[in-house]
Amino acid sequence: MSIATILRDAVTKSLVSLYQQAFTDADYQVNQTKPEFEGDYTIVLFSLVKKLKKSPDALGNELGTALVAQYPQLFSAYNIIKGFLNLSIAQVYWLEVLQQHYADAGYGRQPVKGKRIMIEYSSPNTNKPLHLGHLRNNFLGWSAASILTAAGYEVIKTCIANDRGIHICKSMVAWQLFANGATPESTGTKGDHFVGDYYVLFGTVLKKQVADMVAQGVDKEAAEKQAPVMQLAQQMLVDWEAGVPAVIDLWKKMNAWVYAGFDVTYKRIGSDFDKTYYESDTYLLGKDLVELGLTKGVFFKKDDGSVWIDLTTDGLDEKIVRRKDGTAVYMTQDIGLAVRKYEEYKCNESIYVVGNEQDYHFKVLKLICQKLQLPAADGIFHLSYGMVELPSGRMKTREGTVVDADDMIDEMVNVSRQKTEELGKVKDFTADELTELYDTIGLGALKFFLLRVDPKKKMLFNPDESIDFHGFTGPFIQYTHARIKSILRKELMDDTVLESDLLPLEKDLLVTLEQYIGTIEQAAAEYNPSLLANYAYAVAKTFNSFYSVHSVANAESAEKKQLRLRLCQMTANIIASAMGLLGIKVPDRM
RNA sequence: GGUCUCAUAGUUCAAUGGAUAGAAUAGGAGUUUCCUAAACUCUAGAUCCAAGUUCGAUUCUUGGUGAGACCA
Repeated sequence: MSIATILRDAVTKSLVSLYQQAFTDADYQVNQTKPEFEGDYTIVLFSLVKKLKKSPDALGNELGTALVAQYPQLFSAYNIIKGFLNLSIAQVYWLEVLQQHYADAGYGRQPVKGKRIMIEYSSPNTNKPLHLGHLRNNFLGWSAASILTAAGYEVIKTCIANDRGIHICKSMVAWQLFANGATPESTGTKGDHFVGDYYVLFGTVLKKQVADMVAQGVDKEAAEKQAPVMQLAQQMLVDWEAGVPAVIDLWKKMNAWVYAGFDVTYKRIGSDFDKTYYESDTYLLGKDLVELGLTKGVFFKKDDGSVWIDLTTDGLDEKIVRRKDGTAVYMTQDIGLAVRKYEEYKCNESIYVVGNEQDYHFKVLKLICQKLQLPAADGIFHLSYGMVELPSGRMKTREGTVVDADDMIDEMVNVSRQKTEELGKVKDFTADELTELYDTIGLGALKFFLLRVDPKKKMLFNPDESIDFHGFTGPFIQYTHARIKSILRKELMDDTVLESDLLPLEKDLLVTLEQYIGTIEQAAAEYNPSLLANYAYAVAKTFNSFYSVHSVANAESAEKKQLRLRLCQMTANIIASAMGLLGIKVPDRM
């Protein structure tokens, strides 16, 4: 348990015994004490003042006195300033934390909660390579899964491959028409990029055909439907659904190329899944649920035979769930998949890591599932994240402003190689060690850049300014870890019993380290990896301030040296652990 | 047109209704005979506008302005 939790317990108990009425920790606020005041944690008294009709000073004194008297191991002193009760945590408590946990690499991990959570992320289309937006999605999903695991949940990572539909047929048609049998192998191209090129080619050809038709007086919308390549794509979709062998073979072949490409990228960025669903397997799911909805009176049929749900009483629109020709819409598929997931894994919760452009879709999805009284319904949670934007706005495939994931990673790794070579600190590394280090730093910078921002918010990436390696960045934290490891390689720890007084910078560091548990809990509750990114940075920064003032190797006494070595050890462990939850490795040297 | 997001230093990001709104970067000034200067220290710089609720509002409510997304 973290001190913040222990403190709340103590305060609530003291309030109950002092004033003989019911209190919860929602009755008051606890903050970290601002550095300009004496103390570690602060109780904000105003809400209590109102409830108890006492003056802030009287209330603060009574509570402060009671706390120090009842919990001498916990609280050493208090002071009251303008309605804020500042509590000083006893030094023995901090020393105890250090003593118990400095060598504990699993510090922060929570006991098993007995709940199972499914998290779906990545979910690529199999017609083009991944871009920067996918990276944010992958990093978020992977990290959220790790954080939830650390918080004591059993986590199932899933991915849905959007492997069918008109967009897939487009790249297939273009390949058939223009490739002359070329393959990723024959052209030396990564499979996902290879297929993506034909998807782009389709768009180019379509545009030209449409322009020609418009020039001949055809209406633009009609032209887009009637253009020869589009006709071919539509026909291919029909053939695919009919299971025409030649089409299925081509589809399998091209998808296999894409998956081979994705595998390389996933391996590089460390994304993995316990289970992959394929839209080609699941797109027919949910059809029987339409019947169920009609029987239950949740859905209704219009005159043309299409089936709808009326959500106007919930402040939304009417939403179609089956077209008049009997075909399913995305919504229906998603309901079906939600049911299948639940049947297969019986998760308490099912998280979808999907961009905020689909907020409405998921609101409706959950609502329909609830109205159908599906057991999966209440567990549905849309982890909605903001788009990665360029200074010019959104990335657009057809405008060629998409930042390719593989290119981005390569560039980051290149920059990390350049900087490492400039500094020349690891000249004795083997070629393999260097390759690994460049990957660690380059990907660390990229992942940290994308994860440090609150997932809910859109974020900006400016391709003209390379991602930083100084300040609030991954490499800064990695560097701090490497420096600590360097100390630990040189100095020996023993089992001295610690009794010395903590200097301010030593205590600041320990206070920050102790907040790791609370940070994991909060990050898990909010599905928010950025809290851990901010935390890891705070730890590194606090350590660096300490390090620049106090020497470990030449400490004032043998006991101080041992104290600081343990601080170093615990800091290194927590940095490695917190960065690990973000999917970022930390090197021992850099 | 309807619904939903968002608006904080020059820039990119923080701040469960609480104390003098934090960082980073860019700018200015310093620190290396001593554990890795990818570091440290100091300095200057911001809550879109207007009402309201509150002891207290960047945070909550309403209206406006601006940007974006979704639904047709």
